[in-house]
Order: sequence, then C-alpha cells, then structure tokens
Amino acid sequence: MPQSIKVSVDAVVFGYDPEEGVSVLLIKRKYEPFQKFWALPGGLVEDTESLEEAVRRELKEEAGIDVTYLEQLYSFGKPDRDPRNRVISVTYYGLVRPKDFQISAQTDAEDVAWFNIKKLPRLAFDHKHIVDTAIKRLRGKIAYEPIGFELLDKKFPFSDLEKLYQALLDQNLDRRNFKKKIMAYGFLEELDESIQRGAGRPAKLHQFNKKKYFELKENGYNFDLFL
Amino acid sequence: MPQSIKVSVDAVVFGYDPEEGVSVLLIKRKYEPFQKFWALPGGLVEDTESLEEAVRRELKEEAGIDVTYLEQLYSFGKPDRDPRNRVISVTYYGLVRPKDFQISAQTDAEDVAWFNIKKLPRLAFDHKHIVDTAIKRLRGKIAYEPIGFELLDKKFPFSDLEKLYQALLDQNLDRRNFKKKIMAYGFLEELDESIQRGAGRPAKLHQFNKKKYFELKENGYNFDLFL
DNA sequence: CCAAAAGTGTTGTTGTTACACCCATGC
DNA sequence: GCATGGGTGTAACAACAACACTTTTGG
Repeated sequence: MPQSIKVSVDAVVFGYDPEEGVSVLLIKRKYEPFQKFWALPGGLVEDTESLEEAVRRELKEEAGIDVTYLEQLYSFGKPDRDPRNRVISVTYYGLVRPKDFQISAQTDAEDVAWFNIKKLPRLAFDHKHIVDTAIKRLRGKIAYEPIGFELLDKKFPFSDLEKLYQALLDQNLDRRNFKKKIMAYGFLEELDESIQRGAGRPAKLHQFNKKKYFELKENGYNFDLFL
Repeated sequence: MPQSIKVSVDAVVFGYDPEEGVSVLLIKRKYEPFQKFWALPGGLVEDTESLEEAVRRELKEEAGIDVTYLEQLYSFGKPDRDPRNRVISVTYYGLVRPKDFQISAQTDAEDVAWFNIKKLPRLAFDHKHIVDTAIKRLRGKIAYEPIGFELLDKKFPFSDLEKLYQALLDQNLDRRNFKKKIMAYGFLEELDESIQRGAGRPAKLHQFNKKKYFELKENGYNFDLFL
C-alpha cells in the first residue's frame, strides 16, 4: 500500500519590542479542527516548492509578513498529531522587526496577532510544544550567534540589545560586563548619532556590522556570549 | 490538486574504534537510481509509525543494527533531491558501538559496511551533504553533552576517550588538561580494574555515570567541554 | 634495557565576575 | 532640582593553556 502522509510547514516567528518584550506571531483558525484556536502560521507544502519557500509563502499569505531570518527548527511527525490525517510538520523559526510590517489576517485566518511569549493562549494541535522548542532553540542560539540584531532596528541604543538578551534569557545582566563583552568582539559599531526616548540621557546609536562579523567568523573566531 | 510528496527517513550512524577512528554506516544500493552507489540506510515512513520508529526499523531491516543514541538532525526537502519523485527526508544521526553488532546486508542492500569519515566513497542522492551536516552537528554536540560515551565500551581506558575527542574534533588535545577538565565534572568514575592492550603500562578503566550526570544537569550545571 | 603507553602538578596568563558613581536630558 | 535612563573602570578570583618527567608493562 502506498504511503499517505502529508507534509506541512509551520513557523514560529519571533518579534521584539523593548516595551513589549519577545512575542510570537499567531493566527486564529477559521475552520475545524481547532476552529477559533490560535495556531502557528503554516500549511501544506506544494509539490514544486522547497520547504523554506513554503514557509515564506505561507507567512506572506496568512499574515502578510516577510521574515529577515529563518531557520529550520525540527520536524514533528507523531502519527496522531493531526486528527484528520497523518501530517508531518517541518517547523521553522524566524525573526522579524514587528514595526516593519502591518500584520493582517488573510483568507484562511480569522485574525492575526502578536503574543508575548509569557502570555500565550491555548494553541491548536501540538503547537504549544513547537513554540516551546523554538524558544529553547532561540535561547541557545543567541549565545553563540549574533542573531539578536535581526530583532532590533538597524540602529539602536545599546540598552535595547541588553533588554533583548534579558528578555530572551529571562535573567538580569550586568550592564557593564555585557557591553564590555559584546564590544570586545568588534562587530558592533558605535555611531555618532544619538536618540532619546522619554526621560534620561540620550543614548548613542549602535549598528551591527555584518561584514565584519563574517570576516571574524571566517578567521575562526568563536562567539561564546555565554552568560 | 492534492499533494504528492513522499516522506522518508535516513540515518547517519556513527561508530568508533580507537584503531580505526570514527566511521559511518553505509549500505550499497541494489536498485536504480544510484544502483551500486553507497548510501545512507533509510526508507519511506509507514503511515502508522513515528519518525523515530521508522529510523529504527530501517536500521534493523537494512543493517541489522540497534543504535543506543538517536537524535533528529535535519529535514532535507529540495524538490529535486530524488530523481524519481518528490521526497522529503527527515534525517537522524545515531551512535553505536560497532563491536556490539555483526552488520549484514539485508533485502534492499547489496552490502553494508563501515567507512571512516575521512575516506568516504561517492554517495547516492544528497547523502554526502547529509553526512557532512551530521559530522558538524556531532562535533558541536560533544562540546556540551557527554554523548561520546555512547561510542565507547562501558568500561574504557581514559585514552580511548581522549582519542575519540581528537578524532572527532580533528585536533590534538593536551592529555593532562583534558583529563583534568573531564574528571572535574564528576560524572566519570575511575574503576579499580585495569586493562592492557599491546605494550605500555596498563590503563585504569573508567566508566560514565549517567545517573550522576543527570543529577548535575538537573542542578543547572553546564558542560562546556569547549576545547 | 629499550620502546610504548599511562599517569601526574605547577605556573603564568586570560577571562569573568562583582561592584558604584557620574552624566545628560525632560519635567 | 529631581527623576530617569546612559555611560564608564578596577580589582579579586576562577578558568585555561602551556609545559616534561616518571611509572609500568612487553619484548
């Protein structure tokens, strides 16, 4: 008998805002099963597209979003994870600057919204488990690759980076030590511009220098931001 | 139109021998495409089994082997990776003590053999890429999880562990520093027994204490064997 | 007695942590 | 002038890297 397994992709898209913290993009399902439940954006892979293309297409279709960073997370394939039929989901996680997009519900979704990772609603299917896996992975990843910058504005005050790491790792960091460590690598540039938000002294803007980072990486540098 | 994608699993099984170094288990294909090419053990997932069950079944069927450690690696899904039809492969990597099994070619395979990772033959499909990915992952993994023990005998001389790390990382290690670091963690026990192989002073046998390791891990210890 | 592998400590250097006060702005 | 957030240096301590000789066995 021939195999009858479907292949889908699902994406855990993270967004960050210094005020709101770290959020995940969810869509509200229009149809059964799990009608009106919040779920990860995703859907079946088409015969001619790659997995990553499928994810990007679904994110565009379902939420109107383009992620700047996208990486495969894990493939979930328990026989009973979808009540209708056997579906294997190849999951991805992505990073995005929420302000860059106006998210909007499309055909298959009743609604789209950002949810803080500490205040997630009940999710459809095994999506809670997928989100947990993605958070764990992201936490691990930021410790040895500077992907956090994908979540920040191009130019940002250093404190945004610090707050991001604190939010992601869920712990406080020593401001001086953190800055020392990051700046020592040399891939973060301090600009002459400043920004001011609310009260307090204006903050110098910083910028991630991708080119410099890749140069350093080529030369075998390691970035253990282990904290 | 309905989706027509097949789902397969493939496994990169690593074995180790202090004399031979690190090897990968390969099977020689009996049929087209890639007839007589060496390839990774694997095959289509059945409708009712989980992905991991499928891998274990295929390894048993194709090579007569049970792995002690098995972990998902990555899912490969480019539309053209199989010339016959669209196949997505969920790949795993596993560790095994080669001496524990007598490998033997079964129905679909013309032959089964261990190949040193430095002397691999041409492989079918994108399997070379998969093996490379697995090696990279394994290298990363042994730096922060003591999975190397799965490749060694239950009781082993310390030099076996040292040689294993040297083979995996492809670099020399300082014997004294390496031992100091490993022993400091406390999950490796030195036994009273000794073993002698060929010339030289007999070596005390060592044993990995899984229970102690998990205790330490529970208590939030980190194992950066970063070398 | 020679070759082979196992075993073992110390020291200098580097990286990590802990810690507190001043600065620039808005209100 | 006070509240708010930004910016900065040093000293104690811990971890890491470099390094060579002695021990036990087989042949």
